[in-house]
Amino acid sequence: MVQWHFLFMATDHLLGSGEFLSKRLAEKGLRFTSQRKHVYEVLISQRDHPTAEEVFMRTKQSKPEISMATVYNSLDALVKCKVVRQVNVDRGAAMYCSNMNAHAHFCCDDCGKVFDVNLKDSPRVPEVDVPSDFEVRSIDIALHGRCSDKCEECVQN
Amino acid sequence: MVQWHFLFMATDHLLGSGEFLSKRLAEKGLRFTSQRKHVYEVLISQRDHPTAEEVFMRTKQSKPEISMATVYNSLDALVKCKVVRQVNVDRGAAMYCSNMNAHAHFCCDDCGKVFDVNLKDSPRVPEVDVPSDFEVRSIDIALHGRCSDKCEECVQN
DNA sequence: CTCTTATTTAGAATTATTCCAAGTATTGAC
DNA sequence: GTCAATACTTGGAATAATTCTAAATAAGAG
Repeated sequence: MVQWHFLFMATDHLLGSGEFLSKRLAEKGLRFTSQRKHVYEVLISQRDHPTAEEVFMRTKQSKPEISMATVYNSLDALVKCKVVRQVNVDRGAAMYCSNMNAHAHFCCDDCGKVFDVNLKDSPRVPEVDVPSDFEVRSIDIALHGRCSDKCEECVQN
Repeated sequence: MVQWHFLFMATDHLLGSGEFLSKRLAEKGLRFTSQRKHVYEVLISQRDHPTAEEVFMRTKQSKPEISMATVYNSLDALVKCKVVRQVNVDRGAAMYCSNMNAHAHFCCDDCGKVFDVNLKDSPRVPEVDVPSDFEVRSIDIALHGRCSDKCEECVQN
């Protein structure tokens, strides 16, 4: 089974830096800009779950002039053309995730950290009883609970 | 198969108004207060997905003195003792849901409405590859897409 | 290269949520 | 029931998160 992750990495290399993103943006009628490229690179270079604020700070390192409004705009564009995912696990800031494999998020209610967890089977739309005229485009699965015994931040609770 | 929903309704009746909630709160060391009771009744009497602000406005009808801070506190207490669920589908306000059956949420990206959708099978933790020392307490499934052709607010898009 | 129009920018505005300190009410013990 | 301990409530202020705005800029089609 070819994993989307590796397919993507391969394709990205073949196309050269930026062309993958450019193509995906174009498919949705969105423009390829320097800002969007930087934001995207920030997200793929560190595969955690930064908030818009964190993306802003990281992106400023390579593109100091970028503004917060543009970070939001870029994130929305990247989500729209499906190269990153938006993760909403709780009240408070949304997070962004560049892992586009089928996976779920585990959110620790004690320390707040979010982990990617693999799905043994991809979630299938037919398991969900959606009216026939609804169009399902994506599925987000979030688990809540408590993470590892060894977690420093959790131990205190 | 006994559905949790009906079990709950039956139990609630047997215990009398408020006693079900009181018991559940006590199990988590939380106090049963008039405010929490009103907020809970607001949520079970109209099974949609109100935000904290909407819960505030509805609750003021039966309890005009209630404050926003208390609505947040009450919602947190109700979520903690598992009589309502918090729903986070997007940036923006969290929503609250008193349907405690196993179900997912369908969020229409065009009109923003949220629908409960039944799961044909309950999601099983073993389908997810969680480290063995993680404790999974709940699973939230959110579908995104576009709702009915007949949706007034969607047609305009 | 030019035109059209999407995007970017800084900062203001708005929305959502949390914090605070003083008063009040619930609960458990007697 | 009374009392003490403390969790809860309150209004308002504070903070956090996100969206809006209007002018300047830049992408991309032709």
